[in-house]
Order: sequence, then C-alpha cells, then structure tokens
Amino acid sequence: MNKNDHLFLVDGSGYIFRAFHALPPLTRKSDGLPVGAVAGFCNMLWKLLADARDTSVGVTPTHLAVIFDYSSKTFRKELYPEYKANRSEPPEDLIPQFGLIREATKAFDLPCIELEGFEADDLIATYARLAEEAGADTTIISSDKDLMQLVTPHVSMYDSMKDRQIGRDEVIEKWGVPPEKMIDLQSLTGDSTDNVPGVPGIGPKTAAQLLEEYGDLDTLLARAGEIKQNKRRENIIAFADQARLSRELVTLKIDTPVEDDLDSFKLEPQNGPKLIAFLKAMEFTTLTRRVAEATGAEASDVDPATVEVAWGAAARGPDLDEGDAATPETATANDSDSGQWTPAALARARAEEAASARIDHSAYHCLRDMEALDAFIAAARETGVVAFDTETTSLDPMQAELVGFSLAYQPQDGKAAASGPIQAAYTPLIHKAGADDLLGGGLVENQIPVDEALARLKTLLEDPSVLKIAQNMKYDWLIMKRHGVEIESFDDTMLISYAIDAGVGGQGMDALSERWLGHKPIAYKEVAGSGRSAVTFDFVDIEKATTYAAEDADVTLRLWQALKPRLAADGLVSVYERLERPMVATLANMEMRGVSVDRQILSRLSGDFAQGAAALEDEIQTLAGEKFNVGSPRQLGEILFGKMGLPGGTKTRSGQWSTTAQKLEELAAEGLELPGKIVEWRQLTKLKSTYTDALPGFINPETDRVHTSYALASTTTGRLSSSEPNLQNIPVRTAEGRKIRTAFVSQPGYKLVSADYSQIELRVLAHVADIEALKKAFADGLDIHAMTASEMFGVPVKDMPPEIRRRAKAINFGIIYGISAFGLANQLSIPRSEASEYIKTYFERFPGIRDYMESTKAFAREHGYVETIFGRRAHYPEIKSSNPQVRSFNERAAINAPIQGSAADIIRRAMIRIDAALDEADLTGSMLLQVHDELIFEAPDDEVDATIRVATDIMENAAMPAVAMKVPLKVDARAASNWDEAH
DNA sequence: TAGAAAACGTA
DNA sequence: GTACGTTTTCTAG
Repeated sequence: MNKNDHLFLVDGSGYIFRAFHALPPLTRKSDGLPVGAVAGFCNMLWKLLADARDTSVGVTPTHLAVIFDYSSKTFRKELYPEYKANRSEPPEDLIPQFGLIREATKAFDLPCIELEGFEADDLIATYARLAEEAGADTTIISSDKDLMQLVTPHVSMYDSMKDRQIGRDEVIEKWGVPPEKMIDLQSLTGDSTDNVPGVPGIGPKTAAQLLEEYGDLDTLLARAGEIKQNKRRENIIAFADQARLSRELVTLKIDTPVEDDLDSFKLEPQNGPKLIAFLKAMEFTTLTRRVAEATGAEASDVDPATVEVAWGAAARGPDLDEGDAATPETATANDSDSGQWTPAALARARAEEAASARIDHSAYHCLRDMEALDAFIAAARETGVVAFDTETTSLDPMQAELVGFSLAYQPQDGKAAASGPIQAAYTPLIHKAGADDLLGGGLVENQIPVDEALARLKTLLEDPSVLKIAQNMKYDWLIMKRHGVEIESFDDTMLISYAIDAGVGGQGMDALSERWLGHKPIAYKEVAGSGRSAVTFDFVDIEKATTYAAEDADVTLRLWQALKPRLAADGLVSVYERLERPMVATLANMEMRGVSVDRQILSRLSGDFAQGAAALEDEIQTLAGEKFNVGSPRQLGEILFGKMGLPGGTKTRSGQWSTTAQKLEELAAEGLELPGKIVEWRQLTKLKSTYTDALPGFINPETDRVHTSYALASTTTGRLSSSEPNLQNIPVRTAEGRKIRTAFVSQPGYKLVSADYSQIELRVLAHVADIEALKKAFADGLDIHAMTASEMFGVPVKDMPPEIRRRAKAINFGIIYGISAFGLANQLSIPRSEASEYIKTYFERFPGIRDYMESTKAFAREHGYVETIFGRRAHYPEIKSSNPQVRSFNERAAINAPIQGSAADIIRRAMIRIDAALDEADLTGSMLLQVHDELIFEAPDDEVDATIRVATDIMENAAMPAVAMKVPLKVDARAASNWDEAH
C-alpha cells in the first residue's frame, strides 16, 4: 500500500445494528427469513464499490475491508467486568442476519476481518494507523461516536445511511471538541449503552466546556478543586478514578495483533456470478439486476442453489456467545423474471430507472417573468404530463396563502423512446425580504404578479388533456380552488402508493422518495428553519426556495413514473381509480364547506366543566390527604397504591402504576370514594381541554366555520382519519359528552342530517364469511346481539337478560377485532378461562367464522397482505414475525382489516356518488362530515326529507354494482338543528 | 423544545 | 381483541 491509495474500513457490526433499526423490516419472500439489515448492507457495499469503479467521483477506495466484532469477551471485560454488562440479547429477527452479513461480505469477495478478544473498533483503529504510516488515506464507514477519536487529516468517517462525511469539523460541530479530545470527553460522559461509567452529572455539553477550559482530562482532574459549581466539583473529585477507568475503556487499541496485511485488502474486479448467486438466493431482485448490468453477467444464468445460504447454525455469526440455532433451511431459487414485456416487467423496469436516476439540484429553473413561465408551461403541455406543487404559508389549506408553485415535466424525444432530463422549475410569487416586522417584509422584485400567474396556471390545470401529478393533491386542489381554479385530470402519487402499499410504510413524499428513488429530499426545516427560528415560506430566500420546491415537483414526477405502472402490475387500477382518486374532490369539498360551531354553547360548557372539575379537585385532595397534581397518573398511582396501599394495583409497560378508568372503576366498586372522583374529574377536564376549549380556536375567521382535515392515506385499512380538529371523536357515549354535540349546529333555515350504517361491520362479516345464521338474521331484521346470545347460551331472544346480551355483543365485536381470550376477558372483566369457554362455544356454533379467520390468516401469511371485497389491500409485513406478540397482533389486525376496510370502501363509494345524486334530485344540501359509518349533511329545512331519501338510497346500495352484498345494508337517518339530536 | 408515555375521545 | 388523534405530564437534551 502506498501514498495514493485509499483504504475503506467498513464497520460491519456497527452497521448491522443501525440498519436493523433504521431500515424497514424486510423478509425473504419465500420463507420469511428476516433480511432487512443484510439488504441494506449489500446496497451500501454495492454503492461504495460503484464509486470505486466510477473514477469521476472524488474519493474512491483502492482497498476495502469489512470489520466485525468477534464476541463480547474482550480485554475490556477483563479491565472492567461491568463493561457492556447491560447489553440485552439482540432482537430475534437480527440473529440470523449476523451470519448472513458475513456471507454477503464473502460473496462480494471482500475481506471479512475479526479477531478474538477485540472489538471491531480496535481493528479499525489499528488498520487506520497502519495505513497512515504507509502514507495512505482511510475512510471509516461508520457513524459511531466511539470511532471519532480516530479522525485525523488522513482519516475521516462516512455515514453511509445519511450520506454524510464526518471529518474534524463535523466532530467539533457535534460534540464541541476536536477528535483528539473525544477520548477525554467520553471518559467524562461515559456511555450508557456500553456501561462505561464516566462522571455522574457530566454530559457532553458540560464535558466539552470543561475540556475547553482545562485543556485535557489529566489537567482537569488535577485542578478539579478550582471548579466553581459545587456539585460538579465534588463529582469530578469523587469520581476521578472512574473517569480514568473510563478512559481506558474508550481508548481504542491501535496495536491490535492483526493478522492480515493491508495489501490483501486491495480491491479486485467484481466476481459477478458469485455475488449474483448470493443476491438471488436472498431474493434481492433490484440489486441482482443492477449487479448483472454492471458486471455484464446474465442473471438468469446464475443458479442461486450454488450458494448455500442457511439460517441455521452455519449462518450464526460468532457475534453470539450462546443461543439456540434455528432450523437449518437452504435457500431456494425464486426468480419470476420472464423477460416478457408484461405489466409487471414494465413496473420493474420503471422502478429500476427511477432508483438509478440522479437528482441534479443545479438544473432547476426559477421563473421570474411571464416569458419564462409561458415557455415552461408550453413545453410541459407538449408532454401531456406535468407535476405540480404549491408552496404556501401554512399546512392548513383553508388558511394558507399561495407563495409560489413548482412544475416539472420530462421532454420526450419524438422519434425514439428516449427522453431528456426532467425539467423542473419554481415560480416565486410573493416572496418577501428581511424580517417579518415593521421594517422588513417588502416584496422581492422580479416576481410575476399573482393574478397573472394564476391565469396561466388556470388554463393548464383545468385542461383535461394535460395530466397533473401531485403528491397529496387534496391540499393543492384546495389551495387552487380557493383561487378559483378547479384542477381537472390528475393523479396523486400519495394515493397511488397507498393503493399499492398501505401498511408498508409512510406515504409522505420523503418516505416514498427514499423507498423508490433512493433519494432523500431536502427537508422543509432546512429551508424554513424549525421551532423558534421557523419562518413561513414567503420569507425563504428565493434561491433556496427554488431548489426545495423544484425538487418536490421533480421527485413527484419521478415517483409517478415509478409507481403508476405498479398499479396495473398489481391489479390495483380500479382500487385507485374508484376508491382513491375520486375522494380528492369529494373530501376537498367537504373540508371547504366546514361545519358551524356555536361559540356560546362551548364557552358556557367550558365554564360548567371548569367549575365541576375544580370542585372535584378539592374533594380529591381532601380524600387523598394532600395536594397533588390530579392530572398526573404517576403521582396518582403513587398515592393510591403507594401511600394508601390499595391492593390490586398493576404496572404499565414502563413500570408505572396503572390508573386507567377501568382500574379506577374496579376500586370504586370496592366502595372507595376517591377513584370515582378521579374518573369524573378526568372526564370533565378531558371534555374541557380537548373539546370545549380547543374547538373555538379552529373556527376559521373568514368562513366562521370549522374545517377539519381528512387524511386519505393514513390508515392501513382504508378508513379516513380526521385532524385539526379531529371531528371523528366528538363525544357521544355520556350525557355530559353529548352536550358538546349540541354545539355543532346547522345554519339558519337548514338542518343537520345524520345518516349512519347500522351494524355495517357485522354485516360485512356475514357477507365475507358467508354465515347462514347471520345472513338470515340480518335479512329478517333481528337484533343481532340477542340472536348471537340465544344461539350461544340457548336463551330465547324474547326476554333476553341484558347481561347475557351484553356478553354476546362483546363477543361479536371481539370477532371483528380478531378475538383473543385475553382481550375478551379484559373487556368483560371475567377470568380468561371463562372468556376462552365463550370463544369455544361461539366457534362451535359458528364454525364458518373460525374457518374464515383461519383462511384470512393463511392468506396474509402467504401474500403479506389481505384484501377487502373491493380488492383494496392492507399489508402486514410482520405477520410472520418470530415474536409471538408481534405475530398475534398482526394476525388480529389482518382478520380485522377486510371487515373494517370493506366497510370503509362502502362508505367511500357512497360519498363519491352522493354529491352528484343530490344534484340529480335538485337538492342543494351538501355533505359535511364523515365518521366512519356515518355521514352528516346540511340541508335546507324543506329539503330534509328528500335529502334523507337520497342519502339513504345511495348508502344502502353503495356496494353495487361491484359487489352484490349477501346481506342488506341498513341506514338510519334523522335531522335536527344540532348534531346531538340528529344522531 | 421535542418526544415518549399514559390516558381517553370516536367507530 | 381492530382503527385512529389530541391532550397532559414528564424526561432528556
């Protein structure tokens, strides 16, 4: 090795832990072998090696080795038996991956280095020293702070997951001390994850400050008496020896007796087939193809069976000192590539292109005059597809001001299939200079006047022959609608992704970009700041704004290119086109209408609740015998189960006393006064803080109404969610709570109409599981819970004791939730054994339900997802988890999803049709709110009856014609001047 | 000041 | 036992 060489040292052990937690869980499709960290590792190595092949990149490795920990028995353990003693067993899903990562390293033909008695960090330190002596540079692929002490002008670090170089400046920025003082800093702070003691009460900030003042650890310890702060001085004096011990523990050994010569790390050309065999065995299809292309090997010629990838003993790395080996299992080939131009092949190819394309920030345009904007729009229009994104002053589309907008398109070469680089541009409209105060805030020059730009935008956005692409179109749709523009003909990348991947991960742009493009977009807070220093987008510097906004449009277009073909490949086109995309306008209209809320009613209730809570608080403190924060479950638990020594206390997951309402009710049932008062107090304060106090703040000053925001792509099952404010959890169960509903009112001359599905989920269950008894009961209009009770307990429906019916009802709900004895027992406050008996009896009487539940689980295990009756998918990637808790949870969720999701699809179908149906019937009322199985309308007094008829009709027939329900859907509707009475 | 945990409101 | 969002408290930084 010599001067111009560059050694890369990959911290293999550090990487695997970090990747395991940071990357989405991934399992090998054919057998559920967890391989997420291995996949991340292979991608990372391939990227490093790609840079090595590409000489245009600045830093390229000539030598590379991957370093691992051998075992936890190291010389540090001798020095200090407590070292790393607090480490728990690695997660089960990680265990097979230790061995696989070593296999992967070998498949890459890279040296796989480990040494008994030493940690990877010591080997890295030693090799970095050897390289430096040879005059070569070293890059350590790790972000571990323990390695930062090694940074010198010739040794730097690289965080591969954040794509960030870590040099001297970065160390100083992060820790406040230069690399050569990291050892001293760590000696003071210690390290809780490794159980390095340090000095109590000294954190990184204090340590850096002390080292700044005294220079180094020895000086500091020697002159500790001079420290002014009492506690700090005492600690440093008392724990000086502990600091010295810590120093020994954190100092990396640069003279480890390494066995391999640096020259043996020299990079050789890639052995394509060997690597491909491994990657195919792992079922990393994207990377397999990439490697095949780069090495000129033919992937289909390589037989993965030539590598033995086992996840039994052979795959277990020496990272583990003990633990039982899993069943050995040899990997099988699973190559579905046919090479034909099928929708699936197209989707794969597009995803490939998207993942490999580079995003070039320097190519973005900023359109500052009409000529430039016109030219850009004209060119975009040519292609027929344009990505669009608005930049505004607020996340609330009903309050936001339009600050600018970005567009992106990809020029097509008319003759060939080839296409040019994506063109992306930002048009600033009302950016301001300086601070937002009396002096600053003047409009920046050379921005197109808003109305002129809007006029041009309108023709583009309303042109049905140009497809507009947005990420979360509902937001931009609302912004534009408020400016008199109704976007027509659009796709939404968030909704496409949701149709394909609900349950897989987030559907936000950043998540999608990382998932599909392997690119991390500029964070909003990077341009607009965060917390105190945050500014609205109109105060962002135009140059920065351009890069950020144009990138968003650019990324959106790329996502569309990658995702749209997947819809066809996965058979999800109609889910997207019938259940997702039409909801954009439907919901946007509802949000824009808002609902009227009576301030006076809320304010009066607020006062009542405050009075009630204050009185209760006094009683509570008297009963408790001391003043305490009643709102603190921690303090309350201590009083009830500590001071008062009440029996029956249980602890929460984090070890605190549980004080849930259920627990308190139990105590109240024993005749205690205090717990009941707490429950009452909590109810009143909850109602006050969450509803009566908060709701008035959501009244829009311009419209004088409350505009909630519905999230279309946030649930796994297909339900909507509502926020800011959440109008899907307005109280209804208690009399006190219902008072809040009286504040939701119709405008004068109008009524609120509430129409809700009766038992829709049980009806869906009867349909999907095809249960004769249930179908008949619904067809005959029976009381379904009484019927269930009668079947189970042999009691006639007539004169059914309420308690028996209550239990049957709980069981019916339990079935929908993927019943467990534990849950049912909890719900009914009965022993688990009794709950088990109930479930057994239920399944004996309704064996079809058990069959349905079993087949749903089997389907989920096989495919990784379940489907609603309309084909919507909900993914459960952890359904095969080796952790029984996680697995069971996923099984229950998978059982629930087709039921909850089908019901959600049904009401979506109704919502999509209802506006047109009202129009058709010449009705002027409109839909305002959705609460999962209920729709709320506002209709003129004289149209109430007709509105109820239309809504009921549409809702009851919403499944048709796609699905003919085997049970009738029933809707109850009524009208009143407030929501409480209408419901 | 940001995030986790606990609690609780809805279907 | 399913699916959510918001509030308060408390801790860590």
